[in-house]
This record gives sequence, structure tokens and C-alpha cells, in this order.
Amino acid sequence: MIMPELPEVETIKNDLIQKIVGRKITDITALWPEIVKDMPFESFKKAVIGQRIINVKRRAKNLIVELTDDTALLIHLKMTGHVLVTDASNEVNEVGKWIKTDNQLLSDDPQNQFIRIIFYFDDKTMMAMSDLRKFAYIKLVSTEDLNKFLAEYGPEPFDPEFTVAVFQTMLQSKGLAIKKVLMDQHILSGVGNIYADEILWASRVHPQTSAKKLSSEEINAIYDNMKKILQNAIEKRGTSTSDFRDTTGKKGTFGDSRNAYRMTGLPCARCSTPIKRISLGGRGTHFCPVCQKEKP
DNA sequence: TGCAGTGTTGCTTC
DNA sequence: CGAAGCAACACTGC
Repeated sequence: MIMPELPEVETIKNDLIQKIVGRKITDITALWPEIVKDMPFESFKKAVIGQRIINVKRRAKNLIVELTDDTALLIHLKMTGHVLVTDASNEVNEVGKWIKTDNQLLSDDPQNQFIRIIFYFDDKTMMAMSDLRKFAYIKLVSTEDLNKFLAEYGPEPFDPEFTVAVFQTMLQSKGLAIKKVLMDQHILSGVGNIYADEILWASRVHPQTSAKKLSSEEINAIYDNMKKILQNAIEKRGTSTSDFRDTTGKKGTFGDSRNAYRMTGLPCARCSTPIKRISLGGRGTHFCPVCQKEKP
């Protein structure tokens, strides 16, 4: 299972900006209405139909679809959520093959077999959400509540105010394993299991190293590699070693250039030592036991 | 065959 | 209060 992290959600957001901004929502069908949280589905439907999409944003791993009525759809894809959109220029396109008019599911790709909800637009296109494990959710939120919710998150890696000095200060007070710190969304936004493993491999830092014991060289390396790796992954449209797909169902290619995540037993690209797998905080963690030495 | 693994987040427990 | 563990869920792989 590959969850969407920052690069994957960013890819979906960029697709949606191209495809759905300006569209008016004319109808909503739920094959699993419980995907809408905090509100009965019928109320959600009543409140959302007729609204137009103003903009699409990403914050941490959240997707935010801004609507006309000072509200927004807050979407979290969790681990296996997918957003699929038809191409406005062609109704009988790839997506048209996935979702037939009677809502039956039809696709060669198993990842698109779990459509839970479909939004229909005024130009006859539609946006569907697929989610195998039913962890993903949609909430209708006021701008005010949204801002309160988003304020709980740590800085975005690409925010100009998130400097290496800020990062260093954050780490100094954390006695936790650096991998846990990187993945804690209240501390830092957007990094999950895949990119945490990749960032630490590139930085030659053992995932269990206590954050406050890191040298400033190591902190610099983690900071630089985080930006480099996330940027590279955005350019490659995400990691699809398992189930991530973009809004047309295509895979991202970052997985081809990864060095640690799910590479257990394969030779390290730097020193050929087999990559080791441990469990850290209940999550699979992959690293090179030679390049990423544990600190005494 | 059955059970551990998969991973995000929030809740419970210590 | 911080940290650890687990539930939510459904499918895969050993």
C-alpha cells in the first residue's frame, strides 16, 4: 500500500486545477455515502449541488476544493484513496471506460475498482473517488473551520519561512527518533513513510537516531535532501510501487529511482550492503545498516 | 488456510 | 503531558 504523501497529493492538486476549476457541481452520487463525514449524505448533497469550484489547494496531505459559498471540500485520501476525473474534451475517454453511466465499475486497473462517490459537473465531466479500504473521507467545511483545522499542521517543506535554522530549532527539542519526527504532521507537513525512508537514506542518517542528537551537518543534509527528493518526486508525479494513481489513472515514476523504501535485501546503491527492514513506530522502515550507522 | 503486513490519523491507555 | 499502541478497513502474500 502506498499512501499519497506530499508529492502524490500535489500531483492530484495540479491535475484538478487544470481540470475542475470553474466547473459547477450539478449532481452527486454515492456508492458508499459514509465517505462523507460529520454530516448526513443528503444534507451534504443539498449543500454542495449548485456550487462552483473556485480553486484547489493542498496543505500537508489534505486536498482542499474551494467552493463558491465560503465553504470547501476537505478531502483526505489516507492510504488507498484515488481521485479520478474525466477529460472535458472527450467523454469517451480513459475515465469513461472506468465508470459506466449506471455507476458500474469497469477498469483493467484494480485500483479503480472501488468508486465510492461521483461528482457530476455542468460540462458533463465528472470527478470520482475510489478507495479500497474506506479510510479516505470528504468533509464540507466552512472557510473558518478549515483554517482552524489547518493551523494544527507543521510547516510545509517548501514554505520560504521554513529555513534550515527553523528546522534545526524544531529538532533540538525532540527526543524522538528522527523518522518519527519527519512523519509527525504536527511537526512537519507532508512527509510519510516512503519519503522519510528515502530522505534518511540519502542523508546517511539511521532512522532511529534521536532528533536532538543530530549534528548540524546531518540536519543540513536532511533538510536539503527533503526538498530535493520531494521536488524530484513531484516532477515524477509520485510513487506508484503499489497503488497510487493520478487523476487519469496513470502511475508516477519516482519508485523507479528510490533507494530504500521496500528494497529489503537488495544491495544498497552506495555500498552494496543489503537494505535492512525494521519496524519503527509500527511502520516498515528500510535503511542501509552500513551507510546509515546507528549513533552510540 | 489463516494470519501478519500494509500505513494515516486519531483515540485510548499508561 | 508525552509516548506507545491500536482501531478503522479490505486485500495481499507468505
